[in-house]
Amino acid sequence: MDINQIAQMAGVSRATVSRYLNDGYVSQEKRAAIRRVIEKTGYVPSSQAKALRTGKTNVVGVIIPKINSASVSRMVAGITLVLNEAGYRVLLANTDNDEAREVEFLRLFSEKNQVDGVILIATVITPEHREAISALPVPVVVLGQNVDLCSCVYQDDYEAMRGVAAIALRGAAHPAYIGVFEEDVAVGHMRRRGFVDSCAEAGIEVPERAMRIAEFTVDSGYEQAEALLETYPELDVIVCATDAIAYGALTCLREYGRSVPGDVAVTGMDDSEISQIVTPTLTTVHLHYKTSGVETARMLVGIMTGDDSIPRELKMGYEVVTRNSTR
Amino acid sequence: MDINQIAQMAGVSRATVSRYLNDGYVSQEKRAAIRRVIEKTGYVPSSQAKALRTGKTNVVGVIIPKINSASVSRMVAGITLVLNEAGYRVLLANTDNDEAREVEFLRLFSEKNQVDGVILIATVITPEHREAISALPVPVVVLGQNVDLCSCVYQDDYEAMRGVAAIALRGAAHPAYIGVFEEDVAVGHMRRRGFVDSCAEAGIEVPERAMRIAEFTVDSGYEQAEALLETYPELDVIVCATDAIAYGALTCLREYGRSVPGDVAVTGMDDSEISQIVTPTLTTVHLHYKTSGVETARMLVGIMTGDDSIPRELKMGYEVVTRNSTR
DNA sequence: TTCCCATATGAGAACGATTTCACGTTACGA
DNA sequence: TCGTAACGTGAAATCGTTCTCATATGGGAA
Repeated sequence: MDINQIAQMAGVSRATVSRYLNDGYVSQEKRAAIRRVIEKTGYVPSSQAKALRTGKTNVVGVIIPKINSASVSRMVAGITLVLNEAGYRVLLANTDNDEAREVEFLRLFSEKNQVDGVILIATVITPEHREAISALPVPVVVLGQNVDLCSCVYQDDYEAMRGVAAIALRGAAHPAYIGVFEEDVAVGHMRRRGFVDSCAEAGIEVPERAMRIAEFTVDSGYEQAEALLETYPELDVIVCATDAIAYGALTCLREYGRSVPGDVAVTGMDDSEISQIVTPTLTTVHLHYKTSGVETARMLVGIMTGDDSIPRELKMGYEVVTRNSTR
Repeated sequence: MDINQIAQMAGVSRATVSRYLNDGYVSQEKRAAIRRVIEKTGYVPSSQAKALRTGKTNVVGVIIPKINSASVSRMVAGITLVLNEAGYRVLLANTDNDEAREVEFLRLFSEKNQVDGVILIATVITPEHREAISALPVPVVVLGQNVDLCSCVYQDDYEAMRGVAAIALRGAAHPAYIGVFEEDVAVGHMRRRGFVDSCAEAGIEVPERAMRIAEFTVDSGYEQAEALLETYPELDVIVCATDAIAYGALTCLREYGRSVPGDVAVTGMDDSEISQIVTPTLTTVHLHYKTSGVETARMLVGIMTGDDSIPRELKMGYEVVTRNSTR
């Protein structure tokens, strides 16, 4: 059932059917005739042929480091919402935290019109990433990191951490920090800087041994908290880069008999489900993950449709959520 | 940069280039010449043109009710793992629990070769679903429900619930149940039956008023537990269809001054992150979500590649996880 | 009247691959 | 020596659209 048959049945040329489907410039009679035939046959144009001819696929590639993660899945929820609404399909590329696969997918997408646009939920941006992004023949929007080589939507990690750290530091003298590797500029570098600056404002200088690097897991948070108790026993605050790490730290403190927030205050970041469930409930920061996905998709659609009224860069807001793990 | 230019540069016909890319039957010299040219130019065949000509897209559509959910995102993690490995791309269709959109996506995928296969992560199967599935011109595998009209992978909800309920019932006389709507055959119907049969085996008949229906949320679990305390105050066990509901029930019991598991035992199902964090930790069942995704994808790939050694139906195993919310 | 523009239509050329068909080579066994 | 099979190759058809051009008609402005 192709456009030729429809044209024949409706007594017109296939160009007219194509016009009926796209432009206009079709008389009322022919228009009605074509509609009748299409309704009767249930004809649907081949998206392949259309893609081949027009060079547009109506597909957007979304590269994610990991799907089984609360923050990422919320972002994807926001992205799919907007993109489906706008008539785009979403091609999902899950890299399982493998940088090489990330670049590989960027290349794959750049292969002759696989997609009309790309969203990259980023953790680290290596030179290979930059190169692959620059080589991409379609628009890209990066979500989660502030980059200069393309549009991006990112969290205000610095201010968010500065804000929550200020609360953690109330009545404290010996704050400690558990962060993640600096290569993740947003979560590693910016959040640590927010913490350090917040301390400086409170007139506290933080010694090197009071700051540690963890993985993005609960267990790693536990281990680093344990190490802190060893190397920096006078600590009275542990500020953590994520809720998962904070939960690990919380568990460790309990096992070592330190009360929270009595002896030690603890904060996380993400406002994850965990943070409301643990005892004591965790002071954290709510980042608008789903909304950031929505905004990213809007930005990409704007670029793809040539709407240049949309900004090229968006810094998301945040809300400090004060619960019971701080004084 | 198309196949014609490559052919010209390599001094062969484009048919030979095509053969080089696919079949074989190319002499060593020409093969080398073509390889050289392709490497130099970085030529990549147009997937559109290929799809148009062959009718194969190398894309699999995955329809999910909700991405922002621990179980679904784990399934998708397993699915993408296998499918990417097998050279397929994943087209994600997020319906946000909207049945109409679910059917709409099934139809969309059936439109002229959008995809080579479909995976449907199902909650309810309506007659419209059955119709749309039957009309699909490509293979479908349903994940999460046992259906007869196509291949499927599903959890052993009945036995899993029967198993965990047996533990909950130890030393109990008045068990209650909070489930979900029966239209969800797996989670609603089968789990409730597992509970009822487990009670029967223990010689207990459960009155109607001891069984309630909740949404899939913590708050709803709280509400239904509250209602149970009203209508069935003698209860000494609450078996819940999911961990989220169980967590709500747990919170409710604490607020009403009932100790867990002293006064009332509680169980959930899913082995979610919550279940290990709440106090007391929750007795539940581990269902292999990611693995079920892996198996589903394998099954679909098997069907698509015409490998008929693979089974058409797979019931997943489970493990009861006994923690501190039961006696 | 003449010219031009807006509306309306169809023929045919792309788009970039695969695939069929037909035709050369060799090489081998009868 | 010749039929036959296996290997190699290119010309041309094909997939189902969109898009460019050429053409036609009616109406309003000059």
